[in-house]
Amino acid sequence: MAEHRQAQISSRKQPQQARSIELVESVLDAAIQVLTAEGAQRFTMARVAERAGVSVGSLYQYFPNKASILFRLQSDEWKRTTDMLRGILEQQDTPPLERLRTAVHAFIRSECEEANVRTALDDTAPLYRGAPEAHEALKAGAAVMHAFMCEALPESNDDQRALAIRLIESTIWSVGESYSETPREPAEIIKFADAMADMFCAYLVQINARARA
Amino acid sequence: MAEHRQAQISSRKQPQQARSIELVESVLDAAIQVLTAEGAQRFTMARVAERAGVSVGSLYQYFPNKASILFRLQSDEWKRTTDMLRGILEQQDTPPLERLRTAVHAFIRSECEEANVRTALDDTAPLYRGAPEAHEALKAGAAVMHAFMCEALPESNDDQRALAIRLIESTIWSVGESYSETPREPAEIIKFADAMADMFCAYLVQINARARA
DNA sequence: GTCTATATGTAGATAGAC
DNA sequence: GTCTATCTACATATAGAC
Repeated sequence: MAEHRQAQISSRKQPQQARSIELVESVLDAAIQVLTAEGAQRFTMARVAERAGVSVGSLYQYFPNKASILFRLQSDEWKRTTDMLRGILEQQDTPPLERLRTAVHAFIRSECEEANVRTALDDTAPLYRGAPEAHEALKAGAAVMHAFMCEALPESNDDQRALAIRLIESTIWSVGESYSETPREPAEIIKFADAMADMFCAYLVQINARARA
Repeated sequence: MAEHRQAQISSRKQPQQARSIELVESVLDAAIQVLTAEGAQRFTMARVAERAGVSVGSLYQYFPNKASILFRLQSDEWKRTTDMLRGILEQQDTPPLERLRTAVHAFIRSECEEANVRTALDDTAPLYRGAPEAHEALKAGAAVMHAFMCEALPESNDDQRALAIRLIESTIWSVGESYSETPREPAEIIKFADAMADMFCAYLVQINARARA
């Protein structure tokens, strides 16, 4: 019941020419600045335009509405994070659980590093939640985790793996998100990430032990 | 940088007379209806007043602003949930890990049952985030977990327990929150809650094993 | 105490000049 | 393609009548 009209949140056009690309880049850059400096509540097209040094009219040439800018920022972010995790989780010369630990550390640290932007960006999630584009964007992450879990849980079946993936994936993302909402000391971050990795490892070890029994 | 003015979000006055109490109750009830039916974006004082059958002016007699209504709903909710968890986690005749499993199931199920309201309510969190009142409201939950962890991790020191509490507590709340954002089948909910409980139990068992070693 | 009416501000989006 | 100016809509909050 909560979702009504769902406007388009994809970009209006793919800029082909150098000037257009520059413009889009500067808009996205300005958007991040506005988000960081003013917060989600005060994120408006007018402010983004001002910071980017263009007019509102030009803004609407490239983004059909406010949500489309925010969604673009969010999916760029998802992509970067997914790539980072892939890079870590795919290193097959390292034992799976060690890779997982490294990935957890990297993720939590990166969440905390840009806490301001991310929190503000998360606050805008309602504007594009439920959009089909959002669903698409997260498929890639699931694939990475699937490949990893086949290594980490060699004796489990697909159902069990799928469950472990959903649990671990959503824990990393949502706990990371909420954890980074308050400022943290580096030492504290390391301890927390270690604890989370401990928890995941204990869980996976247990699944394997049960599968062998 | 993202938080600027922070208005008061406590209630304007404690209603003492029967009529006033009724009015506040009907406002809160109307607020939930608006939130459920229209979503966070369309939650406005005018709509709440209309549903409650009072005027906007009267609304402002009891709540200084929109955020104060939403915060009130959220803290009532926190209180109910904390009470429920306390009831389960304090049953000292049941083994700790079994209690934890029951608590996880109860929590996830309750999150999913009222998913619509909760998601909408979570969307409004930015409006009162960082307010001192919000910090207070969550202290109670930490105390319950602390008592429980003393039983579950008898051989650990306070630092280790504090870490485990922070991790498990934030996992339950934030994963529960994100999990309930999409509709789920009852059977699916049970499997997910079981997996989460498995993970917590494996983690706690491992901590104890290491402490003994 | 409760209402109606409204002041005030600001948002998102577009029209039309250049 | 880009700009300025503006339209429309709506939100929060208050003033003042009853």
